[in-house]
Amino acid sequence: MFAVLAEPHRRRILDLLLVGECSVGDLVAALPLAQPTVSKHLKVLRQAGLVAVRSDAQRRLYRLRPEPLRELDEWLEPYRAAWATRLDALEAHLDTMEGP
Amino acid sequence: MFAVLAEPHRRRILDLLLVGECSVGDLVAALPLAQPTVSKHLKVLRQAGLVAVRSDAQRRLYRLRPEPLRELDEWLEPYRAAWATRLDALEAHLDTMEGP
DNA sequence: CGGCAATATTGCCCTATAGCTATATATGGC
DNA sequence: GCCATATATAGCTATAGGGCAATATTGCCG
Repeated sequence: MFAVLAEPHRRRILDLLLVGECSVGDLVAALPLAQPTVSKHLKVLRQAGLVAVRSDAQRRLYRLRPEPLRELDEWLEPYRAAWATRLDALEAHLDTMEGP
Repeated sequence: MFAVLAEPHRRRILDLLLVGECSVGDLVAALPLAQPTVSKHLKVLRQAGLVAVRSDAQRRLYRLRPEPLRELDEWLEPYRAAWATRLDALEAHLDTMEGP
């Protein structure tokens, strides 16, 4: 999941789909990539369950499926707890006390 | 940030640091990796601001700095909104209506 | 059925990076 | 100062994967 999202163009695609359904052509137009490259990214996103496809004549309309991102949210949970305890500021202070 | 977290061993390191401070040796013992490899990952984590170091004699004690993960949390925000609207179930249903 | 439009697949190159060994750089104890 | 311990850096290899052009596939329309 992290690996899938590590690709900036794929995150951009998700951003675009956040607004609404897009055809492959729409995405190609919005990205600095060749069509086959976009199709490849879409395949990865499909396999990760992050997008779903629908056929409209020759076009394929992709839409967002945010559910798998819950996994990310859950992974974050313990860290959220960690930064909630405002020890960060204290730790930053301690760091400055470690002169070179 | 996503790229940094895409590496499973690095996430494992963060998990270990979530419990508490660790020396490099501790981490090497806990991971199926050679010491230089662990040091390399720690360097990446340091540059991402996800860990901080402290010297204790020859040892370097690493601890977690969860703050940069807020960035991830913020990125998730709009998607969280998307899955909160329980359209997911509906969309899944629509998908099944697209028989091959 | 022939042709066109939209997308997917294939095959290729090329770079980024995770892993290793070998070596360098501290730091403490004798 | 010298050896041992702990970590970092350098240099190398191998592989994963992102990019493209070329081709196959799919579905519409005349």
